[in-house]
Amino acid sequence: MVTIYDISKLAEVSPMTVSRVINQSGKVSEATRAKVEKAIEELNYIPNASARYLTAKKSKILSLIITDINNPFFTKVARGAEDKAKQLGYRLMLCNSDEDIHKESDYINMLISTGVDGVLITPSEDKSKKNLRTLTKYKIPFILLDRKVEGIASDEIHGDSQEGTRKVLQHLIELGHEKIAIINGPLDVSTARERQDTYIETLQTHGLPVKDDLIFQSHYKNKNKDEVFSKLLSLDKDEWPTAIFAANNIIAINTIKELRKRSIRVPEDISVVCFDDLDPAYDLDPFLTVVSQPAYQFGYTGIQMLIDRVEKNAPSEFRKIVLPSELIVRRSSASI
Amino acid sequence: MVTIYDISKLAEVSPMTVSRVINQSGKVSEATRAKVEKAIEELNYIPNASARYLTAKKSKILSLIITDINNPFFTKVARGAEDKAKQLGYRLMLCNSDEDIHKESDYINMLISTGVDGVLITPSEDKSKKNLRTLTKYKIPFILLDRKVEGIASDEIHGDSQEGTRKVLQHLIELGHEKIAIINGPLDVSTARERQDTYIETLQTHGLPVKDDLIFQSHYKNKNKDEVFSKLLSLDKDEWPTAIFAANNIIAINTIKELRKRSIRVPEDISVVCFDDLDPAYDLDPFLTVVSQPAYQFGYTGIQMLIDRVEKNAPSEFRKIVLPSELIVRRSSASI
DNA sequence: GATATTTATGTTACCGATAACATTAAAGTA
DNA sequence: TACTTTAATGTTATCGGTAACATAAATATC
Repeated sequence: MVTIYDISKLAEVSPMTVSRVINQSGKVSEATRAKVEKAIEELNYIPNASARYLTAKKSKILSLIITDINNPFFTKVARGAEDKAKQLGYRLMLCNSDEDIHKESDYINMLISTGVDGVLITPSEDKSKKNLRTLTKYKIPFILLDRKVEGIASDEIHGDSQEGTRKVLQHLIELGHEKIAIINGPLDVSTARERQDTYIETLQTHGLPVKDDLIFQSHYKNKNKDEVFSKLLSLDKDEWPTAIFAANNIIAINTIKELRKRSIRVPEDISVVCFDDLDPAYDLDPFLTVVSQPAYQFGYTGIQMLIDRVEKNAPSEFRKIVLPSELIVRRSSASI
Repeated sequence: MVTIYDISKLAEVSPMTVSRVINQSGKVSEATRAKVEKAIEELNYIPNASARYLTAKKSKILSLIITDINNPFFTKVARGAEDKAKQLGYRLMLCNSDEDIHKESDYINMLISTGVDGVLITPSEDKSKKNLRTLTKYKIPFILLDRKVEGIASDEIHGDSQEGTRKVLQHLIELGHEKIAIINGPLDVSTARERQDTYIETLQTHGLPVKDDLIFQSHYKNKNKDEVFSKLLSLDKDEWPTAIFAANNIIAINTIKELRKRSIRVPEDISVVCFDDLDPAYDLDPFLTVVSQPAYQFGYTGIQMLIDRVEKNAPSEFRKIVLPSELIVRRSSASI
């Protein structure tokens, strides 16, 4: 390993002078600067981040914690985050909590241990509060992305669940649907709560009945489909929904798959709509009607906010950025 | 920040004893161990990774460098890598080189600076050699994933480009296609070279002519589509291919999109097949005929190999693992 | 020309953890 | 009982940088 001492020997100066050259701090004559730079080049010196961190307490590393790396929504978030971080001279550690509070906890400890300067996080659920408190304790700023957490005040960037839900439900109602089911994420995630509340509210506004047995609790990833479907299938014929609002893209995909398995056609027999768009490759055969959120911008702007906070350029009160969502009507929703 | 000294004061022992408790090294009496653990718990102590690294030269961090975080193939690789790393007590830094040699270079410097124990890398192209040499210079072991690099000997894990290409071309030939084009990745990527060589070889084996103007150079991500298409469209009617072999999934998707833009139907007018499967959500409407590679296992086994190397459990000669690919016939390929 | 100021460089101590060696107390052995 | 061994704990030095202070040489000021 090449160190600052190797450079100092080769350039015949003190290690401190080398440090000054590297950091462009203090006064260094042109002649010595040249000598040192030559030595650095020659030995292929790369500064040791750990040693630096130990004195400086700044790592120039940020982290993005997402809950599902296989969801194209989060992939786009990651891409935006990465671009912004790179642009402003930070490195990004990408962590995938998998909607699992324990994995999230492990990652947070790891990040503290590593000494990241800040964290952009999609908390897995309300219990994430404990993990976020740990960050606070270690004075590591964080921005909540996509989801809020009860009892945690912080900078936030997220979509407008209410507006989005309203748009997509109005779309269904305009198509003539009156029996609309919701297959939701877990209620200890803020977006799921908001979507459900707005679902109920919107139905009521339009004078439609809200039926408990058309409200299903599922999971934002790939779980307990069976339970939801056995409940759904046990409904009387005349109670069957004519449309399903899935709280995210993964749920929607799973729902359509399960329906088809049972020879129920979408959209002929039942319409399906959801939050969040799919992989761009889907443009090939645009099928699913969605409320799309600007995922890339979530990441891009989120990191910007985080860096503002890290570098203390942010106002002392917390900022909340709400990004608009857009209804994209495709073939999975049809009039009744 | 809580340090080992804070713990040592609270527990009334020396810092060294605290260190022993944390690392379960040396002898510590049950009574002191309990005292120390209580203090650690109480103060919520998290060891400082930088300080540790400085003496131990072991970070327990690995890195995975991929070339396209928006490609579901790599997302699955990442997932497999993450699972294995976590399972064996390592952390994973995910980097996205974006098929860009300079970004790759920056990331490698950053990883050296951070002191990662090893790197699982999909090199962006043959020029990556320089970057890989830097790793070698810093004695950081790496495993080549998916792609080889000329002049670099190392552990490798990749798919069988030849077998896969052969399978998918035979499939087309069996369907009666004789004019088969290839839209390839850049030839300074090993997989592209192998696919092209095998393309030529397979056509010849089957007594089919190999025509230069049916061989197109594109990019594994989202570039120079236009150039390829203007060339393709300038072909005489009777020279037109009846099938296109795209060297990866992204190229295939772009190809189909461009064809459709020009009202050319797939598969009625032209069949399209490719390497690598798409996002699992595509199962909804399985369209593209592909040669699928076990992406998850690329990551999973790749990290296993890397850790073997890092912990010096690997044989001194380099290992090459070749994973089989599988032809999945769907609707995008039809008989002529 | 003597003193004050600025510029360029060096020295020392420290960040938090641990390896290597040192010390003390307890247990085992002749 | 005296002496060796082992167990339990402590002390010191070090990893690679840098902040803070120190010093020497060059330049400016009166």
